[in-house]
Amino acid sequence: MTLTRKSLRQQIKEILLTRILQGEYRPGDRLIELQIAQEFGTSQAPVRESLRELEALGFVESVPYRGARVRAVSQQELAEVYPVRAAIEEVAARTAAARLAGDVSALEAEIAAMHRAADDGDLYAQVCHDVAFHRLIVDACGNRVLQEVWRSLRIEARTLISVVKTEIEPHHLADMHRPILEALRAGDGDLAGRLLRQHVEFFGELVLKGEHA
Amino acid sequence: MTLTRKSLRQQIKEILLTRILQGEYRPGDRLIELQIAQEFGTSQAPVRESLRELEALGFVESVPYRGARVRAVSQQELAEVYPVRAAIEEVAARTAAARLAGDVSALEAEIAAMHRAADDGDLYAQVCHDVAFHRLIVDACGNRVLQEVWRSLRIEARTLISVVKTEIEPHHLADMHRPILEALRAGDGDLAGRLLRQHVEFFGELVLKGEHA
DNA sequence: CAAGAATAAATTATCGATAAACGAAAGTCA
DNA sequence: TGACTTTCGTTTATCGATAATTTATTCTTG
Repeated sequence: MTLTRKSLRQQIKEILLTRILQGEYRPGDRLIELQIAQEFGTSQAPVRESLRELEALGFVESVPYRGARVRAVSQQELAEVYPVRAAIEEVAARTAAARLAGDVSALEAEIAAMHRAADDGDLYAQVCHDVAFHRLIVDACGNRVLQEVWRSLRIEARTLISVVKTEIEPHHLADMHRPILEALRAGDGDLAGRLLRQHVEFFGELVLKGEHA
Repeated sequence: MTLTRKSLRQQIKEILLTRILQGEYRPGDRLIELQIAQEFGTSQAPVRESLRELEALGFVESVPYRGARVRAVSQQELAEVYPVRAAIEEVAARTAAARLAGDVSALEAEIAAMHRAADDGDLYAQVCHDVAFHRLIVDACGNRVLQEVWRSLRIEARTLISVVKTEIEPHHLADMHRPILEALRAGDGDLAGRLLRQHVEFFGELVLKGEHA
């Protein structure tokens, strides 16, 4: 049937994840193993394993003998991410300052891309580049454990939700990243860390205020 | 055969985890699905799912079609945990101070238990109560995301390794927690956070220095 | 008619067997 | 000899079927 290089499990997992992130499956929807297996023309096993992985990633939750459902991300949970993010990214920026050695070209590019996306009115692209900016800093710090923890917060999936809710002027949003970039360019890790922390905390508070769900 | 209330998968996972933590399986050891299944008298499926869960938890690593091995925790990784821990626990302590409302009896009990363990020369118990002290603070902060991230660091498993390597006087170790407790009793979240951060960072540096592996 | 038992329907958990992929060892040809 | 195939044993990945469990429905019985 289909040409496969990756394992079925991997493929199914990616398809299901896409559907969850794009809202095709809504929170609370049941994900029935045999039903999905039938759709893809596979057996139950790889579907089952996919669901387990998605469970570990926090996108679905399951109860023994009762099956899996798409996990609802509560407003509270969304808000709780920010203090953790802020603390982690502060550490990342502090370490990254030295390791970047003033080379902030990649960060510069992301800010530029944010402006372009703002011009195009492409909210999705804007979020992607925003997240990429933060990820660059996290990656630059060189601490693998920190990187893994940051990824486990699934910022991509959550930022999109946040941005849609808060309605900030897009160009302003892009420019807010500049002071952080300048501090990193100057090699001032302490300052960069403090700025980044405030930056993230600022959005955390926005999300809290925007609780009109 | 045996009477079971939990799923096979859950049971197998726990047994395998115990073996890994107790060193029965050494880092790098292969975990062969059918071999384990045969030992427990089950089929391959539940073993397979157990291994996947342990992989998600970071205790084993696996490559497609090549199987799973016990993951080696490098000295570097061990050291990298501390900055992250320090940042997270600082946030936790700051928030916990208000929510505890001065009730630090549980924390008091853990310090007492550490001293008892020190008297008995029971290093394992000492580590457990040390970890419990930190966990109490993390739990008290009420931020679920923070709690989950902290747990994902698997402090229990790593602290044991660290303590064994650093050789601190046990009663002194216990007493080092007291200033944090006092700050929490006084409701001073900022101070508690700063103290806790320093406390954790201190151990991070100890681990770095103790690199005689 | 309501509470509880018994049954039926749906779905997950586990099984045993087969197919696919990998790594090592043996074989081939310049 | 040495690089490239081929073969073979091992182990994972997937399959189709069955057992176990839950939920919904129907049937009692007072």
